[in-house]
Amino acid sequence: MKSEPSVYSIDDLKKDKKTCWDGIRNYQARNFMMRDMNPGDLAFFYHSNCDVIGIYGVMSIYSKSYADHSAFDKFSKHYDPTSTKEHPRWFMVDVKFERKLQRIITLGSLKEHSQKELLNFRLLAKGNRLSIIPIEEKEWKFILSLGE
DNA sequence: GCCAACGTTGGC
DNA sequence: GCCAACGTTGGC
Repeated sequence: MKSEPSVYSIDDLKKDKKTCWDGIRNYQARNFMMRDMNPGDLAFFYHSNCDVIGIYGVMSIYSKSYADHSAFDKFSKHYDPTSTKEHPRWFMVDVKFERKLQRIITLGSLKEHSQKELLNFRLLAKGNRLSIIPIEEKEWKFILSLGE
């Protein structure tokens, strides 16, 4: 799960302990949260659009998806008048801080394995812009081994 | 700041 | 349903 650290960083999550992953306005990313995420699942926290791009830590999902209330808020950057409380368009999950990785796994170091262990990892696919990406268990374990 | 890649919108 | 125009993402 990606976030721009200038907006919300791994250290923000560490401080908050928990947060709701609001503001997702892409159907594929939303569908991953709605269909595939369950309490107890783990996720990597990825910093995008910053000096050192990469995976910084691990968090866990601790709620099923539910309506993203920032879509109802006229003063929110993520306000969407087409999403109503009766028929919400956008959803989010709650996440909990687990830990920071001992070493940041930079995008560059992930790319070093794009021809082998991470051949099908969607983060590395050409043109990928999805802010929430599914990951295979094998990929997860391999990436963790790079960071700890 | 640039720009490739992508998603969405809306006219037809 | 098609597709041009536009807006956004995100690495560099």
